[in-house]
Amino acid sequence: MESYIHPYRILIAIDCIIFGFDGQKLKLLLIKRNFEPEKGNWSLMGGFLNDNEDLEVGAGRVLAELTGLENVYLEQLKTFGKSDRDPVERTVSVCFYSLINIEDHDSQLARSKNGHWFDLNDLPNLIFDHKEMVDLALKELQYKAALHPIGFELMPDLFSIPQLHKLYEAIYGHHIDRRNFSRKILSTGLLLDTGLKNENSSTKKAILYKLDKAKYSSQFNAFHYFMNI
Amino acid sequence: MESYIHPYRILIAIDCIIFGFDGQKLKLLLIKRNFEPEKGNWSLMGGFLNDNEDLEVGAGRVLAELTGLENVYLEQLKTFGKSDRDPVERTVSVCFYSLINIEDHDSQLARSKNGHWFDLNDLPNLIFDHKEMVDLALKELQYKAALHPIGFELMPDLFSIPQLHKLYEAIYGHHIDRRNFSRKILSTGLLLDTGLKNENSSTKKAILYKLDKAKYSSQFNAFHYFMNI
DNA sequence: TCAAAAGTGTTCAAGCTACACCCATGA
DNA sequence: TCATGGGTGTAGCTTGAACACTTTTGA
Repeated sequence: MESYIHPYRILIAIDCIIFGFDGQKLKLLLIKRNFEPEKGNWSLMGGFLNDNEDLEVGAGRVLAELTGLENVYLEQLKTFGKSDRDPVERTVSVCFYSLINIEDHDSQLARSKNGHWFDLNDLPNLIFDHKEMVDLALKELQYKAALHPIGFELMPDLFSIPQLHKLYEAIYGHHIDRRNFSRKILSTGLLLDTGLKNENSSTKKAILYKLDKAKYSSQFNAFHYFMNI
Repeated sequence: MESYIHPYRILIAIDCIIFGFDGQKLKLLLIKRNFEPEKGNWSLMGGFLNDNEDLEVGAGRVLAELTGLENVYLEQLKTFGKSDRDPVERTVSVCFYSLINIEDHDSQLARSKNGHWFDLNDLPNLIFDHKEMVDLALKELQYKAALHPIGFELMPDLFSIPQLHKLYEAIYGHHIDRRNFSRKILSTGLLLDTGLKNENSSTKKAILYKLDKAKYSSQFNAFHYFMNI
């Protein structure tokens, strides 16, 4: 910082990449803009950073505005700052990504804000550089999920190992041996057998587990190589 | 982004964490501020983002102002945006970290800007939240260096395996078996034997290698588990 | 009773760990 | 000739990959 007599104060946007998992596919929550520019086109949920508002607080606010959720997994991804990225006025966007349990979010609120869930493999055109943001977020998710057990953030409170297996296949977009996967997950000791069985299954019912949250929190950073890609 | 009629335009700072390696210890390049606030105290090299200047370009400019170096390893780390992080005026800082070959930088230029290299284990007090930035950058370096072969960015053009070994021990701050390390490094196929020998060594002279830059570039992302921590 | 999904077991190869040993060099 | 640092080898264990088999359930 060279001097505080500096003329260039810039608009700071916050954009949120919101991941969800519906049991089969990895999903992204996008909004249809009802304001210019790019009115009627799809974009990430966003907002501007307010005066006296911490960056992370702003991101939480933007996320809650669309989903109603607070205290969910929310991480800073990257800041996008090409000088021409916004055609109206220069805007630097600090980008966050969030992993939510899709069952928990306020779907009425989301609809009221023109929110819509898209398959990650079937996204519409996005405004500005938002596609680039999404691509990076997916890479980061793949990266992180290989090192730390963050996949659980996308699951409902009760889940079976086959469900979790589907999630990881969705994240990485390729087949993962279910038997090796199962052993690996169970060996972490993060799952608690609830004694319940999955009722959805048409054939053999799968055991429902819940996450051992105390263990998850305390050992989160001890997992360096959670999953092989 | 809700509307472009938004009043809060904010100063955007760029701060650079500059890592170097002197053959023994991991180092950080800091500057002594000769301007207020915090005049006379140590800080990261920084500057403000200019109008019409891309973020990455700005970071490159800030780095070059102190080191004279261009086209070196420079990565965005995180954006720091607590509303009270700067006592004079709200400033959001986009933080970058850089790995440089300490031999290559313009030491006269650095000195002229009040730059000084510090041992990572023996840092002075830093202004604002710069200590937090440094701590995060080290964690990120440890993280990244475990997954990708970025350690080479800190080495001179010619280097021996024992030198590289010292670097990794400095990065992780603990002992690494030199024999296993050597085998692991050689097995990557990234090193080219130059036929030369290290002249510094007082006892047996070590083989000098250079990095196979073509292989390094093309296979960079193929290394997922470069090194066990 | 049969198909499909879920749980458990086994084998093999690769890679990592923890060592020991030998070689080259300058004092 | 000896201490020091550098290069190479090896045994054993762990881990992951690639498999097959059994069990449960609804149709």
